[in-house]
Amino acid sequence: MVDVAKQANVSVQTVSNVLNNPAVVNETTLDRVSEVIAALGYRRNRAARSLRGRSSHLIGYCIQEPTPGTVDALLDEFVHSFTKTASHSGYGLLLVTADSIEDELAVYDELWDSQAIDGLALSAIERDDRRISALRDRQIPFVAFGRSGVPIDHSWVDVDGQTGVRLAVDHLVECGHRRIAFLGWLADSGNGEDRLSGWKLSCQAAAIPIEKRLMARAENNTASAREATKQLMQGARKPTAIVCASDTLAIGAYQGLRALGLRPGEDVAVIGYDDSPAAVIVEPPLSSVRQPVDDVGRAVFAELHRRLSGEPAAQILFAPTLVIRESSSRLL
Amino acid sequence: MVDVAKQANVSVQTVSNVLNNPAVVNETTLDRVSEVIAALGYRRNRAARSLRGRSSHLIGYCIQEPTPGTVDALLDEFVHSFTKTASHSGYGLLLVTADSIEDELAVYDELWDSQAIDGLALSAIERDDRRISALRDRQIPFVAFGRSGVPIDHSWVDVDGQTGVRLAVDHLVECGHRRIAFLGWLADSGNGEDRLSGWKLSCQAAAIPIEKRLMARAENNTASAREATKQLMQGARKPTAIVCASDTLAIGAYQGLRALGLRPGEDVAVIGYDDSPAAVIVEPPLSSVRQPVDDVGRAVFAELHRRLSGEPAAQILFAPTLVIRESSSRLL
DNA sequence: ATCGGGCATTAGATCGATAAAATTGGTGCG
DNA sequence: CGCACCAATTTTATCGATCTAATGCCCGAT
Repeated sequence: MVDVAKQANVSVQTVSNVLNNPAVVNETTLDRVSEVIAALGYRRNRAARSLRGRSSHLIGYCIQEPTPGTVDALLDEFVHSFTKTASHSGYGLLLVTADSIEDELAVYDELWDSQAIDGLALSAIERDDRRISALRDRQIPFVAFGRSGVPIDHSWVDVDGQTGVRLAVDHLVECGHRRIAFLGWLADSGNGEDRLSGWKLSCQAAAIPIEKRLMARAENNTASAREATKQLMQGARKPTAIVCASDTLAIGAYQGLRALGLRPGEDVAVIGYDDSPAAVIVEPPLSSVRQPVDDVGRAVFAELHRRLSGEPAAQILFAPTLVIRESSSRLL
Repeated sequence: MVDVAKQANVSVQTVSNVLNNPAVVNETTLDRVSEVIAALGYRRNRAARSLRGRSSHLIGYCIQEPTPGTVDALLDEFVHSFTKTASHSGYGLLLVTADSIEDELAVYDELWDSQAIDGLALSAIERDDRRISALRDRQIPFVAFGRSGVPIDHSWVDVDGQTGVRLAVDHLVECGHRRIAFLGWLADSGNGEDRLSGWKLSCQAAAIPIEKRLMARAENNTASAREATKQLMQGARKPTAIVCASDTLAIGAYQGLRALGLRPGEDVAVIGYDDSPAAVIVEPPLSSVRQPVDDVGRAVFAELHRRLSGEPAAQILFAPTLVIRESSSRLL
């Protein structure tokens, strides 16, 4: 900055003003300084700005360990979209990892206390997520991708799972299905209950009685979903369609059906959730509920930006769409 | 730091010494200061350290846009492993995105000139990768995951693709196969030629004549691989096995075989590369060459750390392993 | 009693930027 | 002519840590 100032025959502060507060600088001076800045290829030192401005312009984000047996790559898209949006506003994404929730919170503490980050983005929110209240207590600004059940007013962005499943069930009803099962996550995971509720609502709307037999639960891996599907297909009055809470579950359902000699998409319709890359490569191609992840990424950053400007917490809910492929398009 | 110093009845510099150079501090003082640090929960300000120390302790990494029609999630694992390793040494990962190579280099320039990063990790290296020479010219420390063909001495970590394919081909030979095809990427992508060479070598070693007919090329998506596979299976003396340069190609091969009424794993053996999450969810489960991505992530950081300490560039080559599943285990 | 030498600690300068206060030079008006 | 006022710019202080050089102190040797 000293070099630029010398070359342009002004003080360092004027150079700073050119960059931060151009309105107060005389137009002639502005042009002259700007030219010198360009000519010298001058770039402001981030550390110095952070130190003086008490803001690192960095957002923290903790990546999950890749889970074996899972194909949902939703968060990759989210990270990409978020990072891209953030960089347009001069913010960067600081990536960290953690082995457990305790560890994660400790890492956040470290980053916050050392002023390494201005705020946090959270994902993979659970129903009773401890991070929410912990971060609120520490007064660390954050925005969550996903809703928790924690009764604390905070920023979140989410995609309406109820609507997503309703799209799927309604579509199946239109295809003539009357016995539609729902394969969700284990109840004690406390997650995805809104997706389950979408199934119930759409069944009611179509005047289909809700049977517990048609409601299955599994862990989010293909092996568990395969077994759950086998269970589901036992006894009389079997389902003719299965709506799943994730593509991983749906692919497990494929396997379960095949193990029983049934053809997914032909004998039993299957619909997944998340529209992961795997959905288009399985046979038959899997219908799936698509979340507008790009929009979510943008919204999460926008909301965080708002929070950092001192504005109050807001909540944003996006609507998913249904991508229909061969696994569900056959008419009964 | 001033608060800690006051409370412990020492100067600020002594506190700094306790943290950076404990050897010079008297043991009694050390304990007393350490206790105060713990009691106050004091953490050093990152920006100030960066400014004074001329080092941000941040590594830049550019994430690719998720490619549709692709299932290889190799880089996720890499990022995770790298981030984890880096944080143990007090380094963080600064994530950025770019729309093109030019953009990517511009972003790197920006980060480097503003002293936001100490160095870079690169991945998805191409044969004639422009980034290598550009970064060398700018004197930005970097380590590449993958080898390029650029004749510049620089740090890289890679997994031996030739060995990987040889493992696959040798395994097929052991199962009795004599007509083994290789499905690679397009020649002008300039990538994966070492994998191709592994096929040639193993064929020679098994006294199998190398036929151009058995060498197919496709873009890295399932649609392209499907067509290439159909071509491959035309005419007399068809292959009984296909080794692919990626799991995406292998899954495309599955589709191509099925389109011709052939059963992958039964009529024609298929082996993929990368052991992506998709490999275990397809039917039949896909044999695949597994890269030790965790090791690679650790090695890339270790090497970068070495470089930042002023040591000369080194190269590290890991050996892959073969994960045998049902797609290739049938004996002829 | 004095002095050199080693150890522990401290004072002062510095990294590069920015906010706040002070200065300069020109205008308008009574 | 003098004073208030405004715009443009500069000066000064500051963010929090770390490096360098200087200081104080105790010990044994002269």
